[in-house]
Amino acid sequence: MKRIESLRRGLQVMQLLRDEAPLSLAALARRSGLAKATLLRILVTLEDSGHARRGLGDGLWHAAGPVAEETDPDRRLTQVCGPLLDQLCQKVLWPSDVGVYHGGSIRVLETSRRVSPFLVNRVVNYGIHVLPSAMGRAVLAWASDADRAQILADLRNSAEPHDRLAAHPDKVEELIGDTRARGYAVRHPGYFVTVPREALVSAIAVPVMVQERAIAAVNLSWVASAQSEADFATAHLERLQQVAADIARAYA
Amino acid sequence: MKRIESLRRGLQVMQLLRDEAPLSLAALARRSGLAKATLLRILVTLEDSGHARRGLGDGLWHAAGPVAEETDPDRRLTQVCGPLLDQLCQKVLWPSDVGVYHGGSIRVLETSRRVSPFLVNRVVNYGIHVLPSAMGRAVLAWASDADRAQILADLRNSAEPHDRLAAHPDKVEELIGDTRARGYAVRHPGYFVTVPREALVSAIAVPVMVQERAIAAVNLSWVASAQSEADFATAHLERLQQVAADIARAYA
DNA sequence: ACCTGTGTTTCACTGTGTGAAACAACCCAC
DNA sequence: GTGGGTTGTTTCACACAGTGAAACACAGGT
Repeated sequence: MKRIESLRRGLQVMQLLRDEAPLSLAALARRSGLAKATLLRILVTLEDSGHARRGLGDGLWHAAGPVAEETDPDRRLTQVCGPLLDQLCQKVLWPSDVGVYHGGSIRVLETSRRVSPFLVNRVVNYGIHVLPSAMGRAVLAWASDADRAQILADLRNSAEPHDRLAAHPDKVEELIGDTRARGYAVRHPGYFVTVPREALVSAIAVPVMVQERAIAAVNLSWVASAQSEADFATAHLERLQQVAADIARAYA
Repeated sequence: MKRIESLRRGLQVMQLLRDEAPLSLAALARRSGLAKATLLRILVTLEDSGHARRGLGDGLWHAAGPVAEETDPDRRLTQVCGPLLDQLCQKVLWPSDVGVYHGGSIRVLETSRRVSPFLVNRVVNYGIHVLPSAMGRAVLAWASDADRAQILADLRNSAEPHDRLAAHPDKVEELIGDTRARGYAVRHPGYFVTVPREALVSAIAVPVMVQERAIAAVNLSWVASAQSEADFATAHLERLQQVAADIARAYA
């Protein structure tokens, strides 16, 4: 009985992705021996059915199971938020990220920086600080009581200067109160994770709420000189909140 | 960007299999709208890469992940033993089954009866009794001490006449001793799970050993009038044990 | 004995997938 | 800045691979 060569190739690529995690198109072409054009068409086909996804941030190809059966929570979140971040960036033009709290800092799962026409900051930020960043503040402000206590406990154990504010409960309370009253979180004006000498970058963030818990945060960054925070918020906040809700729904 | 129609179809079939469990070729043809010939070639291609498997017993198509990542232990076992049972049946001609102990009886996971030219017994046996069946005896005789105690405890709670022997520890000990001494288990001559008036059917069975535990048993059945138990054992026992070892290796 | 359903095989056609090559964007080194 | 070497993307003509209809065999059931 004859086999379908085309399908065989596709499955072989799936296998390759499963084994050797994130791979660039060229790397895939080398390992599989297929022409790049062929490979690309295979990949987009796989992507359509949810068996592969392209990282917005790194541009690499990742393995992915159809969303329902993905077990690792972070990976599931990464998977569902990819297309939504992309879509948002198409409309707003400014880039945004999705981050989760983990062990004292915010980890960025996915970002649309590469898709954005503006080069806000190119460095991939690992370990964003909770208290001065927009995403961190959003997570903290809308966290459940237990989660918030855990986060603050973590931060008090930290030696980082940026986490030092956690020792002052009144200041933290005030920060949380302001944020909740405003409806969104803002980055501390003096906080630069990237190269210091850049143009001043602002950011707003909202939480991704699942079952009364803030499981993650989405932000939007822009260069402060282009637009005031108030203007930017009135222009894009609603859309950002919509995206957060979409992520939550797709994730749950 | 164009998609690969052929690959798309294949993935769609995969999805169908994932959703609606075991499906016949005709049923698949109806749901997918593809021609049966096309479908068959898709299925064998999927089978090659371990994404689908055809049940030897029911002839239906099942969903399957590549063996390594399958989580449910019974399903993994079913997957790996399929081809091996098939292969064995090609050489021995007589059919065989693989069964696991579960809650007081032996459940048949896979069988090569349909592949065998001899119609030994057509009824799919659910809930085979432990003490009079070859597979049950094999599992019991080579079980770990803890497992054996559990099995016997289960059986003593049963109301089934076939399980009554469990109340007599000396008889059970003797049965186990004989079986281990012989090196394989035999069916109790008077035990018929199928229609009673059939030609007399004999069976021998050996355990599938993984990490010192009997996780399952494989048997071979034949009509007693064709060959004596001794002759049959000398002819096929070695091969049967080889298959049991192969299953264990593939499973572990 | 019939019929309806299955799974399997064959076969001609055309539509589809293929890879080479040309292309554009990018990064890095010098 | 300028160039070489990446990378990802697109185009294109050709061959061949995949397709579905149909004819086939084999079962089970009434």
